[in-house]
Amino acid sequence: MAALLLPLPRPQAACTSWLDKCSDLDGLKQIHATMVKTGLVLDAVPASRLLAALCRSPDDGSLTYALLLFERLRCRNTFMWNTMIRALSDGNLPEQAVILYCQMRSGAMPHNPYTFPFLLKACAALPSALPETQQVHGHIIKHGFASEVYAANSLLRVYARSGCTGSARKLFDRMPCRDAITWNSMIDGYAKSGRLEMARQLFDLMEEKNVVSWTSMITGCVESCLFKEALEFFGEMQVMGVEADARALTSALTACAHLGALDQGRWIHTYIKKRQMQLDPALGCVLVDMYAKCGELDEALSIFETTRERNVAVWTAMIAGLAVHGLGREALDLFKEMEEAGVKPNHITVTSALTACSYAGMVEEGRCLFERITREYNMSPSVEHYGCMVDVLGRAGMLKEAEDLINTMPFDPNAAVWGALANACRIHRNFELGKHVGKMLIELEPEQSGRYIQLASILAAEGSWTQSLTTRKLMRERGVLKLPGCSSISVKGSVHEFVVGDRSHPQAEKIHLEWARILRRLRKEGYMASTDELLLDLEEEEKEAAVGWHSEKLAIAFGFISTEPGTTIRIVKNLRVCADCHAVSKLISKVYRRRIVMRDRARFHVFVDGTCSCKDYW
DNA sequence: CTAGGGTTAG
Repeated sequence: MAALLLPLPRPQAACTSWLDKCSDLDGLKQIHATMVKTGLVLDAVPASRLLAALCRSPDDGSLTYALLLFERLRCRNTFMWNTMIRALSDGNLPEQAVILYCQMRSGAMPHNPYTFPFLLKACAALPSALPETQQVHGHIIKHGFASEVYAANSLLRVYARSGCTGSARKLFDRMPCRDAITWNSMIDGYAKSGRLEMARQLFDLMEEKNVVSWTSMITGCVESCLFKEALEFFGEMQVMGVEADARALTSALTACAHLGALDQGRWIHTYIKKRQMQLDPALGCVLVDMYAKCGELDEALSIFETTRERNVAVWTAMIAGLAVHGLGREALDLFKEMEEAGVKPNHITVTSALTACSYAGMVEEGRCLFERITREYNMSPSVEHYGCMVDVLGRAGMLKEAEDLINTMPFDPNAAVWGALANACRIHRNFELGKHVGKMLIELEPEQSGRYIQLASILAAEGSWTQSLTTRKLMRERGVLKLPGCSSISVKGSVHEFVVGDRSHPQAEKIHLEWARILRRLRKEGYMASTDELLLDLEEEEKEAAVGWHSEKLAIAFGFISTEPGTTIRIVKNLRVCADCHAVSKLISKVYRRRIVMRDRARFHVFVDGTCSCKDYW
């Protein structure tokens, strides 16, 4: 840098070219020094270039330095004010950005078209965006920027994203000229607030839908748990010939992951490979998640290995993937590897690792991890962390400790926490505590059918048939509908759904005959229906009938008639698997030499040769 | 120097 100190024939040109190349704070300080010496810093153009370079620099303290410089400059113009407002907004200091804007106004510094987009980005990041946004709205109108499309679009977006779709829509309707960004911001605003019908309405009216419009609809569906609809939008987008980019594919893959739609997920993966797209962290993350949630753990691992830039979400997706496959040890090893790689866990990572401990019965490891949340990660355990920990202890039969943990929680336990305890009580047959907690749960979530079922199961397990029935009756009287168990199986790219005793499938007759055939074979192998979990006091024969047409079984039977012998059968269930279906699946995997991959509400069961990957601990 | 869409758990 010695050359900087020599007298310069054309100081302005020289400084300008250095500023373009230099991004580290030390270098910029030297350039600043030279500019002071040559007097160049008094000139607005080079001074604003220096300011912009400081704001761009990633080094610690460069923003502070920029602010100090800005305060001392006498030749401040609108460009410089804009630059500083943007820097503060990007630097996670939105309040400071707004304060700076107020100073700008009180000094009567004029706006220009660039001011409002920066300022409104800061407004959007404020804890309560609305009052500031409304004031800025006033300024925009007062100073004649209302027809400036950047300002109006920025304003529309802040309203839409803060849930004020009404205000956003008013603006939308009054805008003299709307471009694609206007439409997309409005559509996205509706979709993000869960108002999908409104989003859809505008979407249909939009003439030139681009990849952003489609992605907004796909994401909107995903966020409202309409995963099938999300994939329908994605499919339609292909038909319309709109090329998907990484963000569109990320959204679509999220839907595949939730559905367990392996075929569509693979199709998207192929799309990515064909176009040689780089796996950025978000795409790597959802690909790992999709393969893991579709039961293809090896594939998930191989994506994980090839994702170059692994942020905490990518690690977490892999850890969670191992966890749901019951590979607790491996999940914790990966957690350790992540820490060694210098990636800090967040609360989701810890939740996933605790889940791993719970599913694999690793009590000591769970305890140790729970303690490290405060001691090492500088976080306070969230209510989810407590819930996981209650599950770890409870599943392992340590009910007293689980209860103590709930009583020492620094906040009110939520339904998930009590739910974990109630489940543990049922498994370990502590009926007194179980009934107490079960009743509390119903009071806490009277609209949740699962809570009534939870109490009814505990009562049934205890043999209190009458009370069990009363609980179910209470549910009906309150108009709460039991969530029907539903299993889906994906065959050749299309998803077939079944509920208990389903006869709605076009091939229902064949499916039922096939199941009867399988059942005869299983009986020969010594199968007896296991009906301990049944909530009703029925004769043995009736009990077998009651579990005999569970949705899992129908899905398996359909798998038998529609796939080649020996191929894997993949089933996704919306609730937990019942004990009888679990036992039947084990037996089928042995007798028919079929691998069955069953994803239930919480985790995977991979049945091979008579055993399950969950080791019957679930 | 300006505005729009994506990731992990429960």
